[in-house]
Amino acid sequence: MHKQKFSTAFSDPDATPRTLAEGAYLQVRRDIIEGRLAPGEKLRVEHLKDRYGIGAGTLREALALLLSDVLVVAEGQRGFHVAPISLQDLADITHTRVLLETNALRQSIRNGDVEWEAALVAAFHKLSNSEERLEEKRDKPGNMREWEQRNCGFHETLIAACDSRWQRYLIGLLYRQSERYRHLAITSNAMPRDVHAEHAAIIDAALKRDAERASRALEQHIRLTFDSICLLAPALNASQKSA
Amino acid sequence: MHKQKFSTAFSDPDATPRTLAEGAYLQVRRDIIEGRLAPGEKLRVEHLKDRYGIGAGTLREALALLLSDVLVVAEGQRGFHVAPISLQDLADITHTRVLLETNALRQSIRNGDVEWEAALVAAFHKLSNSEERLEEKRDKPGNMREWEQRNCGFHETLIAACDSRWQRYLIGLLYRQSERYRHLAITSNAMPRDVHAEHAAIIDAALKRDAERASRALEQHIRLTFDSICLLAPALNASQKSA
DNA sequence: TTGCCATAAAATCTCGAGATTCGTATGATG
DNA sequence: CATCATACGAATCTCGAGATTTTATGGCAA
Repeated sequence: MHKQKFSTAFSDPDATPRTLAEGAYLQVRRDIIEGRLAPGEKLRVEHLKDRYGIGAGTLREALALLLSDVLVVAEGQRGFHVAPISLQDLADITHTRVLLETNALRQSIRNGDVEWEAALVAAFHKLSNSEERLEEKRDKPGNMREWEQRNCGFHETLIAACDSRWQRYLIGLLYRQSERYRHLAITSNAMPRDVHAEHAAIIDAALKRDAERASRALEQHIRLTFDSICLLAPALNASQKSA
Repeated sequence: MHKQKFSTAFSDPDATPRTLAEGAYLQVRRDIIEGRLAPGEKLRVEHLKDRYGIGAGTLREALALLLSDVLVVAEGQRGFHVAPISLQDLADITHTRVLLETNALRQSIRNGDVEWEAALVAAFHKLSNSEERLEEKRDKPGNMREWEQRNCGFHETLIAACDSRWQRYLIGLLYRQSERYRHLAITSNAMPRDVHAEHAAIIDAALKRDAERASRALEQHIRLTFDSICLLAPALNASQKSA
């Protein structure tokens, strides 16, 4: 029981939502991460309930659920807003991710057995496959979504052998946050980075059980994501809605 | 604007709740942390709405809010439960707290100015004052609550000069979790530790800008909390309700 | 006695209407 | 002209009833 104590139904993308509120939660979350709901935008329940085809009370509950992910903020009698973004916030997220993920990766390398290695190789393979397809047809939206899912899976598998559930949970939280920034950056411009090589460096060191090299590679990988988004700072501010 | 982006109204104890849902959220949270709602217990909305004197829908929203703190877990069509506890979970929390708090403390010591020092001295003074009063009248419940608030304030002030909002937020999350364990331990038995001396060691090193010694003292402090609760493992399991 | 299915009870989930509060525009006043 | 007060409109918050699902009950057969 309690196979995964944290946000069981919420972070699992393939799990079919069992209630309307959960379904709306997943929809709104995707809309925020993928930028269809702009940072800082006011979320008027009376308008959105039509968009998502559910009652007002149910939508309120879905928005309350999104507070867990800090993708939505609420204030007293003033309703809900999409969480704002800023370069400073992204820098903070990056810094904290490095701290938590490198630590979890080191522990994962210490604890991981051959099963973990196999899962890691598999995740990397699927990610590489997506990257190839993405190279050909960049514009197709389904490809992008698939890549994001597999990128998430790869990073999850990296730290899967870390036995701290809390660290995995917090890392997931921060990953989703940076996912939002990455999406805003990607849609407005192409990345010149060789992400594949960065991933390859991480998995190579991990499989060789070189925890230090692996965590350095992971740190560089996260930092480069930050740097590449930094170049697009104007686009970031443009997408913000102060209302 | 956005003075504190995270859980603005929720973690602030002195802020008057502006809505019934927020009020119920604070009440339920306190009831969980202080053990009146047992770990693992099922939270039947239809029963609890009378206890807290609000409608069912409003209470549902309050419980959804509590998911952010991971003090409540929800599952599909099966309602809400108080988050379960376990020694393993506490060990995990302790480990993660050490990682985050020592890091934040080091940065806080680097960044903190004289204002920070003053706030720290003040927080320590108030905490010591509570400890003296607690020594005299241990049984009075108001004293205990006051001590907990000031203990929280002391730990918050320690890392207040850390400029990472996310780290402060995550630390707050974990602090509330361990607060629950500590409360369960305290009510069933007295601690033989000299908590005051531990706090004194931390603040002494912090004011002397000895980041290494301070973080070691803080780590020991957190670990000792874990150890002292470990001794009460039977009481922990006894309070759990598997239903 | 044990296992299983139908029935009943309880709880969750959902919705729409009503009460309260917030933001704004309009107009009065110093 | 600036400032304050008032009233209107819109959005939030709240509640109770109805629909759906889960869970418990009890009888029936092997």
